[in-house]
Amino acid sequence: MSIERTSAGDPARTLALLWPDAAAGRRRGPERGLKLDAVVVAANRLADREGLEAVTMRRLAKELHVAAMTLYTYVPGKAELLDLMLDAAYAEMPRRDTTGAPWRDRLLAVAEENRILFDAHPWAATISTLRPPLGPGLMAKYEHELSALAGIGLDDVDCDDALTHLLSFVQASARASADARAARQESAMNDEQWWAANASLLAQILDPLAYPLATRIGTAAGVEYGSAHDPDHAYQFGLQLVLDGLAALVDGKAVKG
Amino acid sequence: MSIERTSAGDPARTLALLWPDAAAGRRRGPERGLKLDAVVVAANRLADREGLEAVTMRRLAKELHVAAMTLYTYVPGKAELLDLMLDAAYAEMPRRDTTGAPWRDRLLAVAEENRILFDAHPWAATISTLRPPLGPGLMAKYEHELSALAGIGLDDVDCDDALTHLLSFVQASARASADARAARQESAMNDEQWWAANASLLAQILDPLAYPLATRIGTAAGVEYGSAHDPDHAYQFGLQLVLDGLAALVDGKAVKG
DNA sequence: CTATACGTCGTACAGTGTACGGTGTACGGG
DNA sequence: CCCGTACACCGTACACTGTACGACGTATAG
Repeated sequence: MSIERTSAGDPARTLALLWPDAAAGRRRGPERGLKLDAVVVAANRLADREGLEAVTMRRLAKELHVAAMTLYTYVPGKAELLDLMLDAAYAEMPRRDTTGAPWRDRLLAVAEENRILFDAHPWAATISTLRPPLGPGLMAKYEHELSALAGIGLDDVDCDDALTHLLSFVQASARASADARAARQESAMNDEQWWAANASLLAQILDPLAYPLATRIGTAAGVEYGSAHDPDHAYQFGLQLVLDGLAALVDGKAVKG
Repeated sequence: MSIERTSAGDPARTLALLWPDAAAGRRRGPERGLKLDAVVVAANRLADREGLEAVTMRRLAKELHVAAMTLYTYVPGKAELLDLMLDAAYAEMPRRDTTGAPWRDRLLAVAEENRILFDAHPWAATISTLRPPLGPGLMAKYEHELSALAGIGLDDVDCDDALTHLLSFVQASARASADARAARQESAMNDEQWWAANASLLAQILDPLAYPLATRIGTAAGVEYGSAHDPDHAYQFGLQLVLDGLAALVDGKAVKG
């Protein structure tokens, strides 16, 4: 399998796991050796340490000192586990109260909070959340982030679109950072070394006259960042542009309204 | 394995494959039954039809009527094959000459060309190109796109940053579209059905008073698009914001310069 | 003619998610 | 008290992945 998408399981079963029933009486049979929370926490710690691809049912089971198939008594499958992992990560995000601050600062704070999330859990940036895990973690996150956008002068649908746009940018940046980390580890070659190796090889093959702009600007950027791209710089650069774009939207609405 | 990253192989070998030596004399042993191009073309057609996860060495070999291991006489491994696939897709992109047009129209054309790429080859959007395949396809693409940005008044590094920002947005959007398609196929449930199922279930669980903005705006957006998100709308909405953001950058530089 | 380099490909290995069925345990009803 | 039953736990098995290794045949260089 290769689920890298949330809500790939049955909605009813997934929601039942995300919103556990507190009024649960003792069931028949032996007592459970673990709690669902412990499974999810172990999965997140494993993913944090060794990456999402290290979270296999066998490996996670070993971490918890049970057999692989035992996990299936806690969770219907790996797809649902992924939903629980991500919702748990959402639940523990920092949420700064920026009431009264200028809207640009409030959105900056939202971006920063998501950046912290992806910094602590790089695997979270690699998951597609087109169908998000509709648990308490996501709901709290969504409510908090909408409150930062409230009162700017956007209607409900624009609010949601603007938030989606901002979050999508932060996630794309974080994904690039996570990819850079993974590439560095798996290739035993950091970006600078990779860039140097390719630059010297390309110089022998490539005719600069055929690609004048590409050679000039590509080299300039490569020299500046020591690679083809620098994810951290791209984030700082792009974030300002995203906020400038949103400013155009907000100002446009203000003029109309 | 689960490479979803270009340039994961040895740079020298990869570059040798991307820039084939025309002056290649007859080698010893039997004549080759295939050409490298045919392998790459077959791989791309397979990925277009059935998705990147269908491109396994065995499946591709069957498509070409050879044994699985035979492919390894054409390509060192799957990582290098992925580079060749993507560079080939780049090579056949449309490139409209927009010389003389306003810069906003020129960047719109660049975005549109990349949208066409990802529409024809959805798998291309799912690949991380932090270390791009430095072949003739990418070079032609890069040169063309830089020419659209030339003369706006940005310096070399800003040019590269601006292009990266725009392309990153288009790719993120295309990835969302590809994810939506994949989710629809694999879950036998389209976004509208998924949204309806979850909305009715959530209504029984959730306290609207605890999440007032989330329920109001989430419902408004869900009703508007029939799901949590609509990738096509997000693209149209976001593209304008990205261009507005770039406008702020260009105007800022023009004032300074 | 022979040595060698090369194309082709069958088998094997370690890994994945999870279906299936067996075994032991604790509770509910008689 | 006692037994049927629901449940926790888990060993084995299956289909799938990329590719290392080695066997075998072929065409060229010397």
